[in-house]
Amino acid sequence: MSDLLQRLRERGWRMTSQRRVVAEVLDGEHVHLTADEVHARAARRLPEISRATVYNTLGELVALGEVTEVATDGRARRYDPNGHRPHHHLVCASCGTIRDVQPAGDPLAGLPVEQRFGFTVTEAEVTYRGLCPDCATAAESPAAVEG
Amino acid sequence: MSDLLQRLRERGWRMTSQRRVVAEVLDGEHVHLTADEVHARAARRLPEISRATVYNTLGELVALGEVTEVATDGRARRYDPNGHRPHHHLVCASCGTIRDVQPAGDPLAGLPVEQRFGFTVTEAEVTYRGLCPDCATAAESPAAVEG
DNA sequence: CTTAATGCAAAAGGTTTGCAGATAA
DNA sequence: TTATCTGCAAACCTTTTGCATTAAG
Repeated sequence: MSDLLQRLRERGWRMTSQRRVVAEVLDGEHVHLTADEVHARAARRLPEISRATVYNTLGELVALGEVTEVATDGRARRYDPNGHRPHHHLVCASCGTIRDVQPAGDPLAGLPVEQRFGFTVTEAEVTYRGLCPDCATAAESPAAVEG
Repeated sequence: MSDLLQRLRERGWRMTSQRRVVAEVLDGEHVHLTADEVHARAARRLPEISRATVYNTLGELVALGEVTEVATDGRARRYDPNGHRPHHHLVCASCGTIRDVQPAGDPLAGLPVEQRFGFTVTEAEVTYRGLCPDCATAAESPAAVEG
């Protein structure tokens, strides 16, 4: 919970029941949902909400900078409700879980100027990959997974 | 050019004219193409090659670790022919161009253990974002862009 | 009251799949 | 010869769009 709704209201965002529900879903659980998952959760509270509206709303939140699109290797984009503060991602190569982690030091410093090819670099985003505790345990004793 | 074909042969990959062309396209230009772009370039040399085969082939190269899927914010996945050696990406926020850059130092060191949530972290991938020289120039004198 | 958001349904990408025929080893 | 790959076309999934209706401010 981080008062996403309040921030949106302060910014003069026109509020509707659909938008409120979408914002609540995002603000409630700080996991990284796909548009479809957002729609499913939103529909629990507001059954008539349409996918189009969820897509529109997510797009606007991204444009406002309140939510970030996370590019994953899978098919569907995921939405990160923590868009208003810089952070990096820790993703499990096995189950796809994503956790936010805090930057330690400035990653921009890691790219020497002569490696920038004339680019004006403004931000750096780090994705750490590995196995989450559950998947790591499963990998050690594969028998426990299958049967 | 980095002898992708040779590496594939050594690994016992069944070679066909379609696969050869796909591998040559990837190995030839070290840019990051979409599956459709790979298909278009491959079709110049082998007109009857199908999209399905290109998709299948790219999927196999990814499975072999010779090519990496680059997660972008756009719709289509891009394929990085530099999969056999670690590197990071420099992407232009305006035109989407991607360049490979070399890691400077170990980014893994940037994530303190107490921030790992029990994950077994094996790799870190940095995406630097900014503007490429062309887009930066265009941004300074917008009139020059529109007309 | 006016402007903007919603829902529907259809369409537009991008990617995957089943299967008959072709081909590398 | 035989296991594997290819091409086709249709299916699938995610996302976008046009337009009439509805609702916020």
